[in-house]
Amino acid sequence: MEYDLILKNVGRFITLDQVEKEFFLSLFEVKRFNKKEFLLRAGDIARFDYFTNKGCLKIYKIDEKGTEHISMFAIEDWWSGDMASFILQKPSHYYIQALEASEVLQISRSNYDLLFEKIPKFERFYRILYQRSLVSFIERSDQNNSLHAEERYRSFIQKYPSLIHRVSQKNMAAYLGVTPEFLSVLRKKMLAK
Amino acid sequence: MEYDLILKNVGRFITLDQVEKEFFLSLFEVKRFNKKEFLLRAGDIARFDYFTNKGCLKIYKIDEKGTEHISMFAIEDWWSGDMASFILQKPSHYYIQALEASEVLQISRSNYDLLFEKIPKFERFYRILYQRSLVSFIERSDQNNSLHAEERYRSFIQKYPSLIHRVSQKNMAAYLGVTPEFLSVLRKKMLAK
DNA sequence: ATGATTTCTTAATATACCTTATTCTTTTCT
DNA sequence: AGAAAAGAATAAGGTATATTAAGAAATCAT
Repeated sequence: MEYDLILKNVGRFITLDQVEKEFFLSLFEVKRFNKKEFLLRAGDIARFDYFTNKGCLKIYKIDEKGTEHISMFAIEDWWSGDMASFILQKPSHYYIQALEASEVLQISRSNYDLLFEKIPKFERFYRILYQRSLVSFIERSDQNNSLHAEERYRSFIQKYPSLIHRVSQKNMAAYLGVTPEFLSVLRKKMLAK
Repeated sequence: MEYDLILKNVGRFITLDQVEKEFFLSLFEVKRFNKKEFLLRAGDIARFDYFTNKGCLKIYKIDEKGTEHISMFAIEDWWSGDMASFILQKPSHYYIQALEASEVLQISRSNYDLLFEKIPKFERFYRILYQRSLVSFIERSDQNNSLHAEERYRSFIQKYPSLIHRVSQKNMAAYLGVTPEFLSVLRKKMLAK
């Protein structure tokens, strides 16, 4: 039952027989993290790629001024990790931290390679997955450049309504790229309408 | 000779035999565009994905206020296109325009599908290509959130020194996400140092 | 080459967002 | 349950960048 979600996720793009399913799942480990626990810290080499089964992670970076910038939240059914560090096995610039008690499926770099070797169909799966991620990242990055903070906030709320109640305003601000103080002002202004 | 560059590009991630090379190339058409000519306009459905052989393209969007936002420049050896529109065959939100007289190799959606069907190895090629694009998009988008315009400009210059001389300041500003007037001020300030 | 168009510069004014500081509220820890 | 820590609200003053407008320089089209 820990595996239903990931099988369904994979099933969106490729079809697997029973043997393939079992092999695929054998490459993952189930891991649980408490709230605030780190899956990865800047400076470490990313040893795993993650699929969130339950809970919520934040993937973020701390800039020279010490400010936190959240790249994404990974809730149920989302893939995450620091791809650059995972692929090149070089120190990461990112932190990954559980915002809630979370359960993830993690795959190591060597198992990831093995997966492609044994079931080449997974090249297709990840090709499509990355293609889609790319599309939404480009879209988001264009939005960041053309919308003001208030519009970005509205757009986020509309796209991920459930997340508003799971994520603190502080984290929401770090995702939107504004200070918590300014987000607070925006919310007040929006309520007034 | 039109095909040397693309074969070398593909050769970074997968190895092809002669028959595969020829089939692969047969799926592309060579196209030439004059300066200012459009390869794609917002509202059209993206019929092709592009590899730039020579010249320079800009991929951009026009927001509600009428402001242009450049997602990327595609010079020699770069892939481009509007993936969302190309994959889903829905109207695009982007324009692609030649900034110089340019030569591209274009592949249609049906040939793209055929490529995966006939040479599954290309799933791997594109998996790796998209993975890398994703890494650099995320990196760029994080930079946009943590750096001021002057730092972004310096960083761009350092990363793509050749482009400064090929791209007008107006276009550079639209890429950096600032007005041309402000970029002009920045350049003056930077020269003063 | 000459005029027409586009790009670049400069400067004054305006605005979105930041910084810092204070208080209030909520959550966490023992 | 109470103390401590973290999050959220509010407000004053500051900075990065936008807007508007005008002139200078470069490029384009005949």
